[in-house]
Amino acid sequence: MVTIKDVAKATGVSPSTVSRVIADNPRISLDTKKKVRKAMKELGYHPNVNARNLVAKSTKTIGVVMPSSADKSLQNPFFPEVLRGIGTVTHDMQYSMMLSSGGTEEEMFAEVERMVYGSYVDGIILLYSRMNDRITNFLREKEFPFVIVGKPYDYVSEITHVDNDNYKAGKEITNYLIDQGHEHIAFIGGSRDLIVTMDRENGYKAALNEAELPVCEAYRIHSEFLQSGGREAIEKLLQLEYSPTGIVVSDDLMSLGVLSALEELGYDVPTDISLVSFNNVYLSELTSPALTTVDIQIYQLGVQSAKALIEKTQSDFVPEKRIIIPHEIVYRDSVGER
Amino acid sequence: MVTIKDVAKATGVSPSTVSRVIADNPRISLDTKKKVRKAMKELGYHPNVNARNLVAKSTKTIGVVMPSSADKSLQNPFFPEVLRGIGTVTHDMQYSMMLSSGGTEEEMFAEVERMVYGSYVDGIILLYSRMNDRITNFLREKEFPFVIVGKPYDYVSEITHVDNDNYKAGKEITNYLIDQGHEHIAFIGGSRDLIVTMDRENGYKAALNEAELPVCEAYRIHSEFLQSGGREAIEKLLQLEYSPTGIVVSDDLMSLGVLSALEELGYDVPTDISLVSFNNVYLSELTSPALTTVDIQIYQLGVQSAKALIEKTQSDFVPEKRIIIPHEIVYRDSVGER
DNA sequence: CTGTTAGCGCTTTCAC
DNA sequence: GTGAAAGCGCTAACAG
Repeated sequence: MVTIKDVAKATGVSPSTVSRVIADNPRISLDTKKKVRKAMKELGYHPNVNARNLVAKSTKTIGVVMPSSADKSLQNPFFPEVLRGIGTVTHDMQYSMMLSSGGTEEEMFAEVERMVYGSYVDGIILLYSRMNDRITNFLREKEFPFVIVGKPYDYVSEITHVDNDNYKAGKEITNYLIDQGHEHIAFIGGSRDLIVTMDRENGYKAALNEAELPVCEAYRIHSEFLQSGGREAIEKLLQLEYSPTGIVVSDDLMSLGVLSALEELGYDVPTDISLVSFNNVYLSELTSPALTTVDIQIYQLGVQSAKALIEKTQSDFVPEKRIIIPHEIVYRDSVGER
Repeated sequence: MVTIKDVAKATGVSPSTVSRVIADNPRISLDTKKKVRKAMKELGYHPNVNARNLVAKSTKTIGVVMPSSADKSLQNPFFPEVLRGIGTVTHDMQYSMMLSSGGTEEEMFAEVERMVYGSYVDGIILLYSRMNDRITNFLREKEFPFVIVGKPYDYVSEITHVDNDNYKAGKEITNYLIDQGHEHIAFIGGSRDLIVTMDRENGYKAALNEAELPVCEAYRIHSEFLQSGGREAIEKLLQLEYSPTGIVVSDDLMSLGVLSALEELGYDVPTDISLVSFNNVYLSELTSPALTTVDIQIYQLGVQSAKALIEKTQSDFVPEKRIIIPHEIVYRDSVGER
């Protein structure tokens, strides 16, 4: 391995001078800089991060925590897309990205502890937000820099987070259904203790309330698996006295399941039933019919969260606590008029 | 930050002893071990990775390189799933996982260079395999430990890789279509220079050959985007004199697109046309009809690649060069008899 | 503008 | 069984 000393020797300067050249210190003459840089090229010198991190007390690495891989939700294309956003920023700023896995909650917690205590990372991005999350609490108590993609369950004004206005989005997309003449609108969402689900559902309820349409319990389904158990739930929904003519689904991937369930039960979308959902991942244009969905700009969620976190770790600069990524409804073919 | 010295002082032993306790060195008496461990707990000591890595000349971190995020394929649920597999192993072995992003090929290459030269990682897993890949060549020339998920373009007997027998899988799934009475079978695949595509396509061709069915150029479509451009391609396919009654699609996500194109063109699957594909990601059971697809055990691909890589980096132990993960056809509802 | 020196936190000979 | 000391590769005062 080529070290700073080798470069120093080859150039006839001291190691510290080389170090300064690396840091592009203005107090070094252009001449020596050139000389040193040339030698670095020739010798194939590359700084050793560990040595640097050790003294700098910073790793220029951010940890990214995905939700427990136990549930199927990990296969959601949402994740590669946020990662892509985060990756762009880390790359641009010469940062690295450490990914945390962990099957069980216990394992995830252990990983985070390791990252934090072992000085693996300068900060952490949480790619989920749920009620009473142990990791969130830990990070908060330790005052370790972190940002949440989504809305924190509590301490909303204290924890930096990058989110959509899911309440508003839920309301808007429901209103769209209402505008199209729908009066019986159901909601199908993921796990109840995910904050996204809650927000979108609340938006949905608000829209119905304002339109003076009934908000009934039987119209709201929560499930993670849409293949078998989900089908039954939908079946029940459609056997109600006033079966819904429109459904708000909290996620594109779920919509796929709903779509297939409806098809199998002999309902046509959008003729018999209209469907709207959230996220606008790639597959939402591949379904048939293509989904009318809320584009939440996943990539931007990633970008902004990484930016906010890095800002946070670098200086004591305090970024905005709540960063909202605008959303937009993408109108496609899954909604019909009544 | 609590260091090894603090623990030493608190216990009344020397730093080196503490270090030995951490390494669980057998030459330390059980008594002192207990004493030291107690102090570590109380003080909340956690070893600093950077310091350790610096002297150990190992980072216990593996780099994972995803394909260029430029193309949509990144949204493929394949990726979270391999990552999950890799994550399980890294977690179990107390390793970390560094994810590499990069929009352009140039950026990706730069990232890999940084990881390698900067001693960021002990080894690298490549999550794609394409012809004449610069990164692959670089890693090979530098003799840096790496494994490919998929089959290398060349040096197959030299580069450690974890793969399915995609040729065989392609043949089997095509044979299944043939067994069901199909005689006109098309192939729709992703980018031509992806090795997976080539292998699966070759298997497809072999099956047709053996069954003495015609293998014609017009029956083979390559595309990455299935929404608009893909639709036209399929349309053409179905206007041929002998339009296919069965289609082998190289990936579940693509199947979604094909499915929707067919539906829009008024074809029913599987009544009019049968469809088979590869991967068996979660969404393949959510489509309608649910897809008959080859389960390639994505999770296992991840697990085995991580295992092989770590073995490789730890000792000079040489793992099997070609590790094959068995596949299995999952029969669902997208195929009909002729 | 550049060199000298100390030290980041840890491991690892080499003594005893 | 344990301690002292050196050093991993780099940065950052402090001199000059």
